[in-house]
Amino acid sequence: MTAVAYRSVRGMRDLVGADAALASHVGNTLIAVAQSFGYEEIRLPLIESAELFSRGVGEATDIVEKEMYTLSDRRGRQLALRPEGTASCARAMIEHGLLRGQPQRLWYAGPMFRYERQQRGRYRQFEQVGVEAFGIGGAAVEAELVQLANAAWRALGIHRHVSLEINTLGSGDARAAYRAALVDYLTPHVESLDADSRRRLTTNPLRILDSKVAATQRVLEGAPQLADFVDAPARAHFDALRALLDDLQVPYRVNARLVRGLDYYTDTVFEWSAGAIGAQDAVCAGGRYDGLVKRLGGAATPAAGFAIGVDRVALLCQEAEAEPARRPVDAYCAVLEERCMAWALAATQQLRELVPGLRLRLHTGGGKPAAQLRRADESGACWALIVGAQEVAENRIAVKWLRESRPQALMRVEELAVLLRTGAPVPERADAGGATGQAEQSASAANALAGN
RNA sequence: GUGGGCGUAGCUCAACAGGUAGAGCUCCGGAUUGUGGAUCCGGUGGUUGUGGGUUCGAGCCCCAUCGUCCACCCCA
Repeated sequence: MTAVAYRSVRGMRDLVGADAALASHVGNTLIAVAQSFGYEEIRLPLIESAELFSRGVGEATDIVEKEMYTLSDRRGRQLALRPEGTASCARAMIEHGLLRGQPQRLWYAGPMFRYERQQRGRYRQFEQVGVEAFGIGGAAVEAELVQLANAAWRALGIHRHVSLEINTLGSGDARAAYRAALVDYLTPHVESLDADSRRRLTTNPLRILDSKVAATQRVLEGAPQLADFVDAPARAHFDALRALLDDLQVPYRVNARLVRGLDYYTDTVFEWSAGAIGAQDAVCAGGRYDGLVKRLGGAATPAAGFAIGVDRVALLCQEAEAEPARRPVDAYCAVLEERCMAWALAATQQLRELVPGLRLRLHTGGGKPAAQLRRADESGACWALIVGAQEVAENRIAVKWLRESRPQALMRVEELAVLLRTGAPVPERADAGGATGQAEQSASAANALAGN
């Protein structure tokens, strides 16, 4: 490898070509699905006060303890690059007084930052699309959130590659009581626990349940069950959610050990995972966080939401071979002689104005006709437009079909515009499963978003 | 933060037991003077990640460093 003077910073990456196209496809599709459920965009800053996260996400969480990018500004204020979106979202709701009237249903998209060791599916800057519903209690909105995520998987053609786990943490009080009971049980067994779990005994005991260390799991076999501490209303709430999911025929598994790593969750938590992408298999996680708004200084407000990891979903699309056909260009214009360039520049621009959304690339830099046609083919274009001295003399453009066998034609710009507007072939789409109507719809909505 | 694997052409990879680096793809040109995909021929392209060490001699061995991958951890 030749010595490169500058490289991207560790954990940060460039997405180029097909990777960039896939990431946008995933992001746009997720957004289109959120919008189809009536969720509205909220644009949030990348930088917040560090305290927002230590308060909101929790002082003892790994995110706050060791993964935050913190910085101080010129006045010494402690700031942080956002490690997640929910706390910002809640802060914005409180700050703008948006929780006084109707409930709010919001989506956001963008990069998050966590200082972690890089590995497949885990980068220090990563993309999330999140969905949050404020001011709505009850199981129905949680079922809607699950349904929304499920619709997203279908739209992307990866629904056969993800699985859903759900659990309930009970109310805040129940959780506190369980935490105390768990500590009481584990403390005599301290010697048998691994080092991490020992440390968590005082910082975040619930997370010990997640431990993969065999010895620790053995100790846990006799531990009190969170389910036994869940109070009757929370149990009824969870049962209601399960009934709704059953009716929707969304397959799921109840995992009593599922505990989110962020402190703000209460009652329902859920996580979609995809084993096909490796150890970092969580592609979407969320739940109810009724306590967060109050914790951040607002009025007690029920809320629920989730975030999807765009990078991981993109990875899964690759694994599942659910990548859309990449076709960055509709038409490619070859210019056979340099003296025709001014004419070609004008004609192609006229076409762009006559055909909204047309992606038309003009060949520059000369070269033989054969080489230019090869470029046209490689660009993925359906049509090659050819401009040479003859064409300019006749005030016409030669059109060659690259994807079907039809004789070449000679057309005026106006005729050509009609062809390019109406003759666009239906883009073939690899249907990775039973997703039919919905997938098509969402894909076209995503195209609309992308300005196609 | 911890452990392990791997860094050779733009990309994917070869190179025996240390003996002076090679292929496919890409790219450029030609066969085909204004018409793509196929085939054939030719060509460009390397301080072997970087720095040091051992050796007559290092892509190969040793040390350091950076990067990357996998796993732990954690999470989306």
